[in-house]
Amino acid sequence: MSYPYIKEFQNSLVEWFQREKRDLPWRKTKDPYKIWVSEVMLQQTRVDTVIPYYENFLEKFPTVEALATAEEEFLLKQWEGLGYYSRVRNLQAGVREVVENYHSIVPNNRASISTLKGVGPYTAGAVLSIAYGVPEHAVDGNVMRVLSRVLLIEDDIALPKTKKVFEKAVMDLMDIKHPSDFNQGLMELGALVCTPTSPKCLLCPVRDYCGAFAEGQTSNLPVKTKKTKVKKLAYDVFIVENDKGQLLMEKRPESGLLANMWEFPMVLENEHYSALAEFSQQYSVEVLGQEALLTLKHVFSHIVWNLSSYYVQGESKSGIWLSLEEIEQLPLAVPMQKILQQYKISRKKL
DNA sequence: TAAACGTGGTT
DNA sequence: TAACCAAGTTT
Repeated sequence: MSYPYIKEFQNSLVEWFQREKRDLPWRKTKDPYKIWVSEVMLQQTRVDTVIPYYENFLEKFPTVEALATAEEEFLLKQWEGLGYYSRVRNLQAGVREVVENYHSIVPNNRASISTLKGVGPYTAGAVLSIAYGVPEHAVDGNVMRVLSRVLLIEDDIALPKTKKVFEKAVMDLMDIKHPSDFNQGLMELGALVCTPTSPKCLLCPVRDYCGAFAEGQTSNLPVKTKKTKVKKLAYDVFIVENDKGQLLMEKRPESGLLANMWEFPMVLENEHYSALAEFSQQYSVEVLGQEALLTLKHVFSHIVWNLSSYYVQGESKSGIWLSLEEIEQLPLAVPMQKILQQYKISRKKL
């Protein structure tokens, strides 16, 4: 490419990263497996959120063998609250491929590592460059924001095809002597300095090589189109307790939203019938009493749930009835955790 | 390609 | 408050 200050840009970025980088748990290791775990957890997820999950996860699953042999329910429990739960099932599937096909050694080239479940273009480049020092691109949202400004790239970063533009740009700019620090430097710069709003250009190590700074365009880049609005759904949720103090539980389907997570029985609200009647019929539960517990709104990335939860005393021969202690071993999505918490509080008052 | 897929923090 | 954002991948 014609970018004239490549060497200066590389040196300024790498030296800044080495000087200013945050002290993060996954920066204390070069174990490809641990880097892999961190990269999967960090997908669409904040650093502060990830840290405790990362520490716990590697305590429970310190090696690829440990993760490969883990029970899925226990695995999901460790991911509980992190979101995007298919990540952890894909991670285990990928790790099992490494154990079976690669003698438990994470592949060190893009072609091989990219075949692993859950390893996309970004994660492949991140593990290769950070763990193995391979000069490969690792383009995330930070990198697109930083380079759209530095190079004045106006392509819409919401479009999938735009990523190729940035992958080429990264390879053109790559410091082949320091692939790890270069890639992490771009991301760290995006996280700490070249932020979406109010970038700290006066603190930027590559300000002198930034097109957007020179032309006063930082607030107009990157170009990103908006998303569509979310779908709203209203459910009635029933905490059903039998005379043994057990609660009726359900496991969600193995695919789709919150796959394989556990929840309390829910019925979609509808003007045409009573949700309670519908529930007692669907679950064959004889309802003896009902008491409102908690209403809450839970916002997913593409759906909003409006939940009304009720405490119900009832009996049924069918269904899965579990004690509180058993339920607390199960992976529950955040809205169910909140409802369970409210149930425990109400129960204590009796 | 567009949509699905979580959650919590920030503006 | 609604919208946007955060180290993306899969279908």
